[in-house]
Parts: sequence; structure tokens; C-alpha cells
Amino acid sequence: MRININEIARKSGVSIATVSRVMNNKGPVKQETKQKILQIANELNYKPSPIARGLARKKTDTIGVILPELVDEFFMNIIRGIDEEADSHNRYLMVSSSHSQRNDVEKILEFMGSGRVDGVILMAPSMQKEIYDIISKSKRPVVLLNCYPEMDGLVSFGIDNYRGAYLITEHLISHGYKKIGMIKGPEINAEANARFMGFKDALKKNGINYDPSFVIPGDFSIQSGYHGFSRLMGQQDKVEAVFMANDMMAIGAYEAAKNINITIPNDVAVVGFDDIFPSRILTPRLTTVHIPIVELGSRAMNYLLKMIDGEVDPQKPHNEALSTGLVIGGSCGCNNDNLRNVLPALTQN
Amino acid sequence: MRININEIARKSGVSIATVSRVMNNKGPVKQETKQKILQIANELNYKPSPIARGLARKKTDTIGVILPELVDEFFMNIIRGIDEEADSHNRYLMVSSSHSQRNDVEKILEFMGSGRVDGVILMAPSMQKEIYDIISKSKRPVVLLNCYPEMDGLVSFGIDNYRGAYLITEHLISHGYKKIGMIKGPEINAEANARFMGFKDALKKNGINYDPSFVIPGDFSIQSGYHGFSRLMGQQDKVEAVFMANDMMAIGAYEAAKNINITIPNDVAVVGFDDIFPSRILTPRLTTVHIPIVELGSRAMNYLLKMIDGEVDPQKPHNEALSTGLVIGGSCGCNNDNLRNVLPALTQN
DNA sequence: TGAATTAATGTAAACGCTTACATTTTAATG
DNA sequence: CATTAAAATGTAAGCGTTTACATTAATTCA
Repeated sequence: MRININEIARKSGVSIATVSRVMNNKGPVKQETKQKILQIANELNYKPSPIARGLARKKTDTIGVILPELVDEFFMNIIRGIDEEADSHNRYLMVSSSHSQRNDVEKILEFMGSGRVDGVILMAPSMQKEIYDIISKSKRPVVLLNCYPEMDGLVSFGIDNYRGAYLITEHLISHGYKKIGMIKGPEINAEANARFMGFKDALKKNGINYDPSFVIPGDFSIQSGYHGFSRLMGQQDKVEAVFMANDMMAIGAYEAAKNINITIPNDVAVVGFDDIFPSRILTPRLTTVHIPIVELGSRAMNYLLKMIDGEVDPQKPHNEALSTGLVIGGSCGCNNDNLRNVLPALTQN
Repeated sequence: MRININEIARKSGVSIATVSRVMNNKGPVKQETKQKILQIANELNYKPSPIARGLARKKTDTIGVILPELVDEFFMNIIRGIDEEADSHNRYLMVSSSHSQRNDVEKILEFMGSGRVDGVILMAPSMQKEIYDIISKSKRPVVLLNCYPEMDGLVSFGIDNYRGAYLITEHLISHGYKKIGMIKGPEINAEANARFMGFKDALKKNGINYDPSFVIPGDFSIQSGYHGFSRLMGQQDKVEAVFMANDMMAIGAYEAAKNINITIPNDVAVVGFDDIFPSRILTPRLTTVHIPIVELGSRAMNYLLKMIDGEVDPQKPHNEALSTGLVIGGSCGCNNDNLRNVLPALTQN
């Protein structure tokens, strides 16, 4: 049978309460006793059962992480930030993807209600009002990632999609392009919408007429980037530059360009959003918007831990939007492609 | 207070044993009673606490996954396979990276000993003998991923690195190259070693003399690929082709080539190993070895679940090496770069 | 030195479930 | 119907901790 607290108590000639006090470093215990118990525990390689502890304390030291998908540069890096933070606070991570096809909501509820975790980091860029119900039902604190900005009243972290899109659009404009197209992200996706708004506003602010025929729907996938770009290029009225709402779609655009013999940026400039690793090895290197994704994860986790530990009021709304920055490659026409110092650029995050 | 089994029992006018039977669909319960309990449970949104259940059953329905790193195409895909399988069996995943700098062993022990998980999938390509101790100490079943092949006596899943390397080397040879170099992976890494062996044996079998000066150490990172390749290219005696031990290093090679104005494959052919996504968007597309990585994850998980459920003897050694296949791009000189049907190729796994 | 503190330890009741075993109901059988 | 078997339910003992409260030992102080 597995060795438990009783065993240690018996072997040490004390009560289990004392053993517990020692294992938790809590409450007064004579040095001598403590030493002895510690030694015996060590000899027998005893570790308090987290499960039993969880039952008694109503705390699991585990954080739930719910992402739309697991496979993706983007999500990986989020997890990385989360993991680093969790690890440094001795918390465990329970990850789960709400794979679009499954019933996210149900999964989430189960997760939270079950008492399996002390708190949840939830990324659901496509959820709107439903999310209020879900979160309010939960007794555990929840931090939202990259959700609709209207989600105030809740705690959320995200990146400043609007500003990033605005900046990169202005960058295109600064090149002198007037006819600028965009392949958008999913219709009901908070981030996609913000990027679109930034795009439109940048045009407007710079006195460029917004032409709806230059804007084509997409869904953040390579395929939709490929098709969207192809379609845009096939139109009568040609654009001079295209803002792909994310890098994945930009990759699709590169492929499409290759296919229809269009040269980037000579024939058309292309920019993206996200600054994922593959964009850095495209030729020419993609001009895109860098988002501090690892930091996003760690910040969210950090805040969640504070909510759990009561350092901040879990009820208090809190929103943070991390700022973005441009990464200039050669795809926008900047002729910056060979200036780069390759290695650091390729490995930074 | 959170609603528990007692509450449901009281409200339903039965004992907690009956409620438990209903919630677990186990043991005889009158239809009528069952219905009633189910309804009440539903109304109150009652879900048995997994923690308490875990204590009582000594089972957590959670699987621990320990990877060297979280951030990497490679690991992502592994997790994906694992996740899919876990999900379809209603298991939860506790992931953790043993970040090289941390004490893997300790973490692993803690993980397993703690009773937090029912089993563990462990990827530790750099561990050798130590692993026996660790695993034998564990009362939970463990499945090894991509470890040293000598690990028999244990349960492990991996890919056939040797054969993959052998095949791709022969492919280079079939192009007529005689002077073939290699940038190796980390010294004490099972996979790296197997790839090196496959390389050497392919040369030997084809009557090509193995020249140690053509082989340069690396560590699977972009940087080491960059430097290794640069060094190789800088040597007096030039190679005609290089086998980079993984795709990441191949990416580094591409960058280096660009830097020193060498054209792939005209000046030198380059091939990789892993078939990660970014390799598909390199120009020219990288010729590499595809490994069924998602499948690897799901197979490992599948087997682990069988061990846990007693469908297979957890003590019985078991080894599987999934087979690899070549992905022909243009980097080997095959002039295959434009033949590809882009979209499927870019998104398959 | 005895009373009053304070430190050290112990007792036992949770925590929310599962499950072996006991008991009661119901159904089947002769 | 009484008897027996089967079905339905209940009782209570875990599972391995934590922790409020009680008890005992050590220390301090007038």
C-alpha cells in the first residue's frame, strides 16, 4: 500500500496533525520533531497526496487552460507564457482544447464546476454574450484571453489588435499605396473585427477612400488566405497592397502569388499580423505586426494567480491590452529583407 | 456551499449510495428512482467532484504529459495526437515541460508519485539509464516517447529515425552526390544518434566512403544549423549535399546559404528531417522526412489507456517504431518544387 | 513556586465520494 | 401463500488530508 500520513506519523511517534504541520510548514512544531519527521518522510519518499489535500483544502494548485486549438504557433506560445508563470508558482496546468467542433461551453462548465482546477484561463475569441453566463456560473476565477473588448465587467487580457492593424495600414500608406485591400478574419471573431476596424480607420484618417470591393472575407486559415488573395488579384481593379489579417493567411497569399506568377512586393505588397515564426522564413520576409504573445500568457496567468490568492478582488473587472509593434520585412516594399540580422530575428519571441 | 452528493440524496429522498450508483451507472437502481435523481441532479447542476472521486477510487482520469519543451511544432503535434485520444476517452491532460534547465527527474517523480495522474507519457530523448530508476519507482504506468531504443523492458513509442535517415541519404545518393555532409543533432539524444547511424549506414551500403570531416555537430536548433552549415561550406573540401538532422537546422542552413550567397540546390543540396510546417514554405521547398507525429501521440496515449484499464499488462515491455516517409521538395535537386499541389501539402499532417 | 502564558502536540471532524456488506422490497416459484 | 431468489436501497467504513479545538508540556513572571 502506498505510504501515507498515518504511516509517517506512526513511524515518527507523533500524530498525523503534527506531520501535517511539518509538511505544510505551518503551525508550531519543535525543531527536533520536525527534523525527525522530515527525515522519515524523506527516507520513505513520502509526498502528501495532492488529491486528498485538494479535498481537504478545496484547492488543487491546478489551473485550467482552455484554448480553441492546441496546434498552432500562436497557441503554443500562449501556453508557453502560461506554463512559465505556472511553473514558477508551483502550479500545474490542465490544458484542453475546445476544438471548434466540440461543445466548448459544456466543456468549460465541466472544467470549472468540477473543482478540478482553482481557476481558468479561457481563450474564446468567438464567444460573446454566452460567456457571461458561463463565467457567472463558475465559482472559480476566470481570465479571458483575446476576447471581445466589450467584455468589461470581466477580467480579460488581450493585445491591441486595433492599433496594430492601424499602424501597419499606415505603414502601407506611407509607401504611397492608395489602393489597399484586406483579407479579413472570421466574421464573429473579436480579434478579426478589431483588426478590420484598425484598417478602416487608418484609411479614413489618411484620406483614402474605403473600397468594400477590396475587402474579402477569410477565416485565418492558409487556405482562405490563398483563395482570398487569388480572388483579389483576379479582380478587374487591382490593389497595390494587401493586408492579410493574420500571418497564416499571408502564407497562403505567398503561395497563391507563386502560383499566379505575381511577385511580392513588386506586383503587390503584402503584410500580415501575428509575427509567427514561419513568416520570418518567407522570401521576402513578411512585414507584419508583432504581438507579445508569450507575455500575454504569462500576464494572464499572473493575474489569475493573484485572483486565486486573493491579492486582487476576483470580482473586480480588469482589462489589459498589450501593445503591438511592426516587424518590417521585405514584403511591404521596404527593401529590408537583407538588412536583417538573421539569427536573433529568427529565434526571438 | 457547493452542492454535493448528500444534498442530492436528501432532495431525492434516497441514500447517497443510490445517488452514487446512479451517477456512475453502476449497480441496480429502479428506473423511477434513477430518473428522479437524474432530474434533481440536473436541476441543481450537480456534478460529482472529481477530486473526491479520485480519492475514493484512486483514479483521477488524468494523464500526465511531460515534454522537453512546449513550444515547438514538433511537440505541439505530439500533444495534439495525445489530446485527441484523451478527449475521446474522457481523460484530462496535465501537461508539463521539463524545460531543459529544470530538474526533469524530480518533476517526473513528483508527478507520478503524487497520485495526480493515472499514467504518464514521458518524452525524454536525452535520458538513458536514469530512466529505469524513475520509472520503476512509479506505481503508475509510463509510456516513453522517442527514447533510446535500448530501452526495452519498458513501454515506448517512437519513430523509425534510422530508416528515415537511411532513406533520405539514399535519396541524395540517387542524385549522384558522392560528397555528402551532415549536421548532427545533440550528442546524447537517441533520435539524433539513430539518424546519424542511418546516414552512415546508407553511405556504407552504397559504397561511399564516410568522411568524418563532412560531419559537424549540431543541437537541433536553427542557430546550430546556421553555423554548422556555414562551417561546412567554408571548408576546403566542398560537399555536394548536406543532410541536416532536423528541419529546424535546415532552416538555419537556408539562412546561412542566403547569407553567403549559395544557392540551394544548385550549389549544394540540402535535406532535413521532421517535415515541420515551416519547411513547406521554404523556397525551394525542403526535401525532408515526414514523421507521423500526431499519430505517434495518439498511439502512445491509446496504449497507455489500455495499460491503465488493464487491457494490456502494464509490466509487459512493448516497443513500436512508426515508419517514416520521404517528402520530396526542390532542395535536393529534384526540381519538384513547382509540381506540388500547394494547399493540401501545406495543411496536411 | 504557583499562576498565567505560550509552545507543542493530539483528537476528531470534516472534505465528497465509492463500495463492501447488510437490510429491505419485490418478484418468482412450488 | 410461504419460501427463496433477485432487485433495490441503505449503512458505514474507508480514501489521505487539513484544521478547529482540546490537551499537555514548557516557559515566564510576580
